[in-house]
Amino acid sequence: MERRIRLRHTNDVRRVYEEGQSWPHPLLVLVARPNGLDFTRVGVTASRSVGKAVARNRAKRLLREAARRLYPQFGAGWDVMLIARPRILEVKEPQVEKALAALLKRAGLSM
RNA sequence: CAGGUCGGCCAGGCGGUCGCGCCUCGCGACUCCGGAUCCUUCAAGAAUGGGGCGCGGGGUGAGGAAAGUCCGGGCUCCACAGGGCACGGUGCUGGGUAACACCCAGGCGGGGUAACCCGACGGAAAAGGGCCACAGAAAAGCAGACAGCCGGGGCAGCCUAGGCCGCCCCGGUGAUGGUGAAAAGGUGGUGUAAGAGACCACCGGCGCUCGUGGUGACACGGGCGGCCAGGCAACCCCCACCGGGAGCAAGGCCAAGCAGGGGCGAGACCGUUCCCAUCGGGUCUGAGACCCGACGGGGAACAGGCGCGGGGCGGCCCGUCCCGUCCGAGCCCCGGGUAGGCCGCUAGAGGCGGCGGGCAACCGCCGUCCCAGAUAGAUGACCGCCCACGACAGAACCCGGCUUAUCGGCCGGCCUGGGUG
RNA sequence: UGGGGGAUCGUCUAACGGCAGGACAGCGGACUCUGGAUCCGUAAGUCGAGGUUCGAAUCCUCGUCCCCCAG
Repeated sequence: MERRIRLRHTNDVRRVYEEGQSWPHPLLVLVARPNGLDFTRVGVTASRSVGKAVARNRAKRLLREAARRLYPQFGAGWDVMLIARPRILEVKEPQVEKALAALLKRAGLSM
């Protein structure tokens, strides 16, 4: 996933958390907010509760891969945070992809 | 072959499709820097070059523990007259090392049939203090009589009048019992009223001393001595050695942005010079001016002294250096702004191979190789095949160790037992 | 990432190296018509594993978890 479309700065992330709307799923949580740009930015995160460093890296990789594959389906002009939950480690990538697609549909972000 | 023990190595592999970080090469009519030129300024702005971005090609990309952060160094910033006292660490000996709490070799002690493994392993005997609960008569320096044993005395009882037994008092005794983690050498004898290192023999241990071997820890042997000396220094302590403080969020640069306010705070010291007013004297015709002197008053400048305040010298004291002393050093509190980029950032006590030195850890020389540098953090997803199902686990300034976690596999040395030749 | 601190009944909090105590909450009982208050009784704990020591919550080592501070 290219860095240009990644959500990387603390202020941006905090703005999404404060002003955005969230949609939960057993594997992950999606938080989104319009950003006023003509493209969408995506950030991923995994907290201590997911596991140790290896587990957190694995969780973030799964989220990034799913977002990369589904990026063409994203509507333009959103800042999106994907938050990993512990059970994401139990599944393989396609299931994460399905979960993310379902969340996009519920949130009205997919086109 | 089985069991054991020690050491080394590996950490799923191969192929395909999509994807990521970094480096590098090429292309670009995009963009930023740069600035010749022009010019009062603003503005405009060529070339070489650099950065970014886009596209394409090539290379490269986590660990043995990357972990815990328990030690030791490098590096960076701060501080670097010195002395004393504290504080912390290490603790058999010799060596290795940049250094270490690590490693190697050796000694001593303990475990194992053995290979081999384990050990915070200086000093408790002479520097000193402290503690040793409960139990027990007594718990630490020439200790301690509860029962017991023995002697003497008194009283009462029995009987064959010599003893026996009971109670009480005085004394001896650390051999016996009991308590305890621990009761102040062991065995055998002499001795005695009963006993006791009281004495003797042997053994153990201790101190002094001599000799031999060893760099040394220490080992072996001889002589003398007193008869024997409890444990705990992961309690204080003593001895020897070592130790500045903080940490890459160190530290530096660029850009952007804001707003300051309040409180506390040490001499209104002394000295020198000058000025002003005051007083005294003198000169000039007078108001007054000028000159000389005086002490106290006010003001300015200056360097110094003492005092005071603050800071540094890791903590404290001495000492020392710096700053300040009312135009005020510094300290404290409240409030405001920033969350962007670049450097540090990876070539190093570096890996591999060879030769040489050393028992070894390791060291020296030569050759050769370049091996992550991210910044919400790069290795993933899917498919096929094989071994037969893949554990613990993710670099964040860099190294050397230690400790902890871990599915398994391969290789080698050695020991024990069995079989065969 | 680096630095610092801590862990004792369910909660809060004591304990020179010598039997782990107190308060609140809980449970049982008494008092009351019932509840509250009060009184009596009761159970429950040293984060885990080793070591030093006769003896460890305390001293030492390793591990686990939690909290705090750094631009």
